[in-house]
Amino acid sequence: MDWNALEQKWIKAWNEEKLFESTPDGRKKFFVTFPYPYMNGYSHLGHFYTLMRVEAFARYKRLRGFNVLFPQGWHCTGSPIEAAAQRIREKEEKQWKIMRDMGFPDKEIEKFGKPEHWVEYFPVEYRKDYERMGLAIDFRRSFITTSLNPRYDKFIQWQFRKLKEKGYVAKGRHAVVWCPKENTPVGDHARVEGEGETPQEFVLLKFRFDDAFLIAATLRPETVFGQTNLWVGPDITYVKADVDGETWIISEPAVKKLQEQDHAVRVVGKLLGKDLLGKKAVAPMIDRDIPILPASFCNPDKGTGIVTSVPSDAPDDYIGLRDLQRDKVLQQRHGLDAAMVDAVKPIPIIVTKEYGDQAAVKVVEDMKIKSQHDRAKLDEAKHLVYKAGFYAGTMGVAAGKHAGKPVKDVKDVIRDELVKKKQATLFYELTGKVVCRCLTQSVVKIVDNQWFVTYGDKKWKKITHQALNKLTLYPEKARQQFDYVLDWLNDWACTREYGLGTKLPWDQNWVIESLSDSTLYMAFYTISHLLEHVPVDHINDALFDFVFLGLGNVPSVPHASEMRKEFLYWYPVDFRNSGKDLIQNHLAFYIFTHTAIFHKSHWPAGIGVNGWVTVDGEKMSKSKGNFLLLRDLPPKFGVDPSRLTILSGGESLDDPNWDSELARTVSNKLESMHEFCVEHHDKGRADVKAIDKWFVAKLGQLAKECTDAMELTLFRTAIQKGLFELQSVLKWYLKRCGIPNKKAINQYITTQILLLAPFTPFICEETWKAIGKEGFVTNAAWPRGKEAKPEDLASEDVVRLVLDDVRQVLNIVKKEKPARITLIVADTWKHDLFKLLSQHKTIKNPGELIRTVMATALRQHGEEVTKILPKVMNKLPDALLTAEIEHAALKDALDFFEKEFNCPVVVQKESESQEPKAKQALPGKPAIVVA
RNA sequence: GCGGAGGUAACGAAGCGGUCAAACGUGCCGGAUUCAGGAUCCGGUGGCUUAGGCCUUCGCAGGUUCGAAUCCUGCCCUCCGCACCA
Repeated sequence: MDWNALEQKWIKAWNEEKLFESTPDGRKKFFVTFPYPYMNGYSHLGHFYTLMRVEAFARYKRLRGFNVLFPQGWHCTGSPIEAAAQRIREKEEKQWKIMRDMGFPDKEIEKFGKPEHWVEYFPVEYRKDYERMGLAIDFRRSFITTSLNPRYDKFIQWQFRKLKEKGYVAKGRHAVVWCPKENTPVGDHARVEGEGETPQEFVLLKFRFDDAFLIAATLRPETVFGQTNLWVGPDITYVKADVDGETWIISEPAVKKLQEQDHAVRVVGKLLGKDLLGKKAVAPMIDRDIPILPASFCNPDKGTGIVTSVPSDAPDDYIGLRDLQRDKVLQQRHGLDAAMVDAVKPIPIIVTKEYGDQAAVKVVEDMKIKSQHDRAKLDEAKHLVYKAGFYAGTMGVAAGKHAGKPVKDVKDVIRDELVKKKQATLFYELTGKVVCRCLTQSVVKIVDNQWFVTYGDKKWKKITHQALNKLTLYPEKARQQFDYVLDWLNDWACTREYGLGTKLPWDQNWVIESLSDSTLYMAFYTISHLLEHVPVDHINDALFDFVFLGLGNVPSVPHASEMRKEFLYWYPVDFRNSGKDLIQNHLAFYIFTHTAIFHKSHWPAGIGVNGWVTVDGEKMSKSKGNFLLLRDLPPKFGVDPSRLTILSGGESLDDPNWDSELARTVSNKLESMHEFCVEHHDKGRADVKAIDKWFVAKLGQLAKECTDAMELTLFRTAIQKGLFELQSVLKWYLKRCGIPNKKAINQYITTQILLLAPFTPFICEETWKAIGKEGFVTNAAWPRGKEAKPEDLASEDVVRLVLDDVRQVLNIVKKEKPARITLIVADTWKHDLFKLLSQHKTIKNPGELIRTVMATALRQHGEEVTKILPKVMNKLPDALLTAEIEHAALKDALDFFEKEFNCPVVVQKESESQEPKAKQALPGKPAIVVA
């Protein structure tokens, strides 16, 4: 089949008819959206799956009579485009390679040095791809984001002014990864080293030391009660510095870090670690004198280069202490008093079931760690101790008023107490080394004019929960995750100093960050095609207030009333679908923002989430070479087969798998489906046989099951029912019916085309037309189906079962050409028994069931009943036939059996049969004798 | 570690207390048709079996039950997220 020609033909036809340009009318509406993709590369298979879920749902709803709106915008906000452009300009190898891999010649790549070029280039390509895939999108409403689109820009400004009015935008302090040379934050994309590293909160403990403080950084403030000593590196140079009016002793590199974190630091002197050894300092919280001892693991680049020692709960400290206590030479070299060193003993502070009250000691001894140089083992030990201590431990008596409480509950309390007493202060350190693109090592900076959207606001959370409770989730089981996320979300830094976007209206130094500008824009779709025709200077807050909130009089702006009408008609969004990874940010933000700005009736009505695409069982990645772009699909597989394949790959939250093999074979399947329909339409006999009724009942049943699946966006199941099962039912029918019944086969054909239409619209249009239907199948009416009654299917079930069973028998006896086959229908008393059993389905105990049966006239077959009952009690057919009907059904199928087995077939009743096997017969399962 | 979703035959994936050796699809094997087929059709695809049966399987180990892939407990493994990034 020439898929390409077919696709072009129908895309053209749809476009000419403006099929997907949706306008408000009297019908019920259905509004779907796919989050606008980011314009820094071509659309790929991952998009395609999510997109197809939206598309299939949209087309299905259209068939169900809804006026469907499916718009699509293009996202350009944020730093990746700008960063990539910069890398192009800087001729960075990696970025150039990415562009070459996308198929751009070097001359073209140059152009991508300008961020604007990305924004001009990719939306066009995306539209081509999406149109090519047959997506039912109203492209009149497409737009790009950022200030490059002044209308959208104004909308985002309006949105942020609204949020601020409501008190949901606030200024605050924020720790960021910072380049001290360029004086900018260093995002992941701008790093040559250290992707994924983030600022981590440390507590700086202050140890009184004469008129100064020794400063030690810790991640575990709750362990202050077990401090026994301090560690310094004997050969490390420390500085004495004036910090915010106090004198601190810290390592040299710590000075710069503190300065970036809002501390006034002035170095006043230097000293070596060994100068401090043997002296004592007063430990915070416990107010005790503790000695200063040497350790090899002190690192001037980490924290302050001074470490507080808690040997009970820090393996490093314990082993450091043990090493030192055993090493008299070392003690002497540093002039340490042996008695003092030996007097240092771990102090139990945290109790865990696994490790008792001195976890570090226990773990180090258990693991037989030899010295502080055994890094790998020590790290493992640290991990074990921390895990047990923090999550499962409780504070011991040494913790005073905190004794008996879970560690994870009091950690922050103790930290705050220390800070309040001015015995500690907070400090941020990177989780790992980060190097900026300018090759400078990054630090943590506290920015105090950062803007936040206050998702941490309790009242706002409560309202958002209400919105969540009201909306439909596809699938429902994602709800728990949503609920959790709404509670867990905290204030979100919503502005950047760098990147494309909309400037924060009241603070032009900031650009609104990409996840923050994409929370309300679905409303923009309802008016974007009209707003296009409004001069930019007419667009202001009053207009948006009117259109989206119904505030004020009709502004004297072209289309103002019409825009209001569009918004009221289309909103809320009925289905917004994305990958499950977006639950914790985008989708949550989306609900939040809607509740903040829009009326309740415009809050999201439905959200879908889905898994991550794999390709032929493997994760899709560029390095594996299995990275499929949308544009690769049509030439390789055809659009319809691709659409069907991607949705067959999985559903719900599972990761769907793209099966290339299926894509190839399904193409043939669709083609023969088409040929069959064309060939058989409106042909056949007029008289109605039992098998025709069965077929029609099955068609109704499958259409019903398919419909149920569609409603839940279980598209894999829908395809299963609507294509594969329907085909196998058809096959059986054709095998059984002789010449098909005209009405039945016509019903099959329309059912088949319509059930497939949301998935494979091209071939369906073609078939639809070929069988002489008017108009587009895209606009036809969906067959909702009808549940079949089991008794309508039961006769045929017997025939199918007999066919299978005879085959099995023939297989076992290895007889290929039987001389004759006898089918024996069970006695009426067995049918009575089955009927009785089906009335007592609730009785699950065989003994009780036998007793029940024996209480009836069936007692006269007592012996046999006892024998067969346990075997059959759980295998009753869906519907029971009488012996007569079963007999008739088999007789009716004699021709069929004889043809299938190529031998004479006879049907008998058990009572008239001479065959010894006759008594094996059961209702719905005749005895079989092959000769 | 936490929150969520999962682990089923060669693979993808249904099933979620009894009709389960387990739908459907792909792959594979055999047959038919064909000059030919990556086309179509038919049959097979855990093991044993000359009568529709039996045996072993649904991450691992226990348990509940007359009965467990399905329920409970513990453990192991995979995926998503744990943030200021799209």
